[in-house]
Amino acid sequence: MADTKKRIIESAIKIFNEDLSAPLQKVADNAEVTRRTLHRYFKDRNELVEVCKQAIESSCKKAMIAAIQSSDEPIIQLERMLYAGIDCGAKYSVFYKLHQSKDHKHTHQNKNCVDYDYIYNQFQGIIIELQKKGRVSPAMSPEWIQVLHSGIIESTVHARETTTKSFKEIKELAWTSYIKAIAT
Amino acid sequence: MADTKKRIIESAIKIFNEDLSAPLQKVADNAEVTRRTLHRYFKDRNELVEVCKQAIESSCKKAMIAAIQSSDEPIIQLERMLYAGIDCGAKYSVFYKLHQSKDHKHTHQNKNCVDYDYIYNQFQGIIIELQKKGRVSPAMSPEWIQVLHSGIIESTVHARETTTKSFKEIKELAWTSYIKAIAT
DNA sequence: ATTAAATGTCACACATTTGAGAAATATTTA
DNA sequence: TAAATATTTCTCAAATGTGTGACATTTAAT
Repeated sequence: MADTKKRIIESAIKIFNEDLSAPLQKVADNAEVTRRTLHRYFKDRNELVEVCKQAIESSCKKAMIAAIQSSDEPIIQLERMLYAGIDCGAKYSVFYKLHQSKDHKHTHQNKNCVDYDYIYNQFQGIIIELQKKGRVSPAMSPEWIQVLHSGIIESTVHARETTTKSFKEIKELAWTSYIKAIAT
Repeated sequence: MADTKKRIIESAIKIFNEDLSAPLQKVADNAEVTRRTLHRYFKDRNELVEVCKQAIESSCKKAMIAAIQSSDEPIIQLERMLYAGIDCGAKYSVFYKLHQSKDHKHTHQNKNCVDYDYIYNQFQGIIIELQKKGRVSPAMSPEWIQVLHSGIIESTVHARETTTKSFKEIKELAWTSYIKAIAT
């Protein structure tokens, strides 16, 4: 089944996110599959990690682009990008770090990077426009807002795991905090 | 030298923070020591991890308590707690997660937990007082502010690694964003 | 310069993880 | 039901990681 492959990838993302060197057995267990089966779908650990990265990037990108295109009001776009980020968030962290650091060479040959740049530029554009409109403080650089954005997402994901509040409530708190933080 | 031990711990914290199951060889390499030497200081992997946890907790706690005691103005206390958190931040993440989840039993027998509770309560107290004074929005629960606090810290640490701004600038941006986010 | 302590080198036994073959079993599809 | 496909089970060899002993080398202190 193509379903098995997907399940393995999902499991791998979950497990590796907690422990990048976790034994493949754990991934297999989580996917309720034999390690042998896992190896039929993925040549080796590297390949699996690589596929996870791509899966995440691709699904996050889609969500982000959808958020951007869902409106032409920058403030709405920003809000939806935050929510999209939160929804991807649980999967995000470790692989996100991999993208930043390590061996990753950011190049325009790389399709993923092109999309990444597209989203990054859109984000910057949204912020700059909101600054022009006087809704976002000019003291906050787009770069800072970018990392703040990620930080709020991480907080939200974390809050979801630890507090008793509903996911919806937390998301609203996140957006309120975020927009107030960067407002004029 | 006692210096070696410290270097190994610092390296372990750095490496394990990226990959909790990383081979000890990596830690040794990073500390510029042989694996053999590492084993002279630490019986086994477990012991090393345990020592790392304690080292972090202890140094963070000290910084936090110092921040709290450095003033009796809650707003100043909060600001200094944020800065203290940022300074600990780089070491924080993985071990922080370990504290929350896994096998950790939160108990009052445990000295660390007592201190943790103390800090947590102080933090809550500060927030509640600021809410009474009308400086912090009552819509924001102390629990949310707690995770937001961590999120801002993570952002700041992250920003430091990626942007060109000075650390001081980033810290100020962090505090400004934070206080605006939770303000009335 | 001599000693003591710290670190490195090499070698080893042992455990875990990895990747794959072969045959049995289960599941899907026609 | 029969054939095709996917998965499991069992097995094994290779690779990697772990902890330690014996001895050589470096470093610091007297």
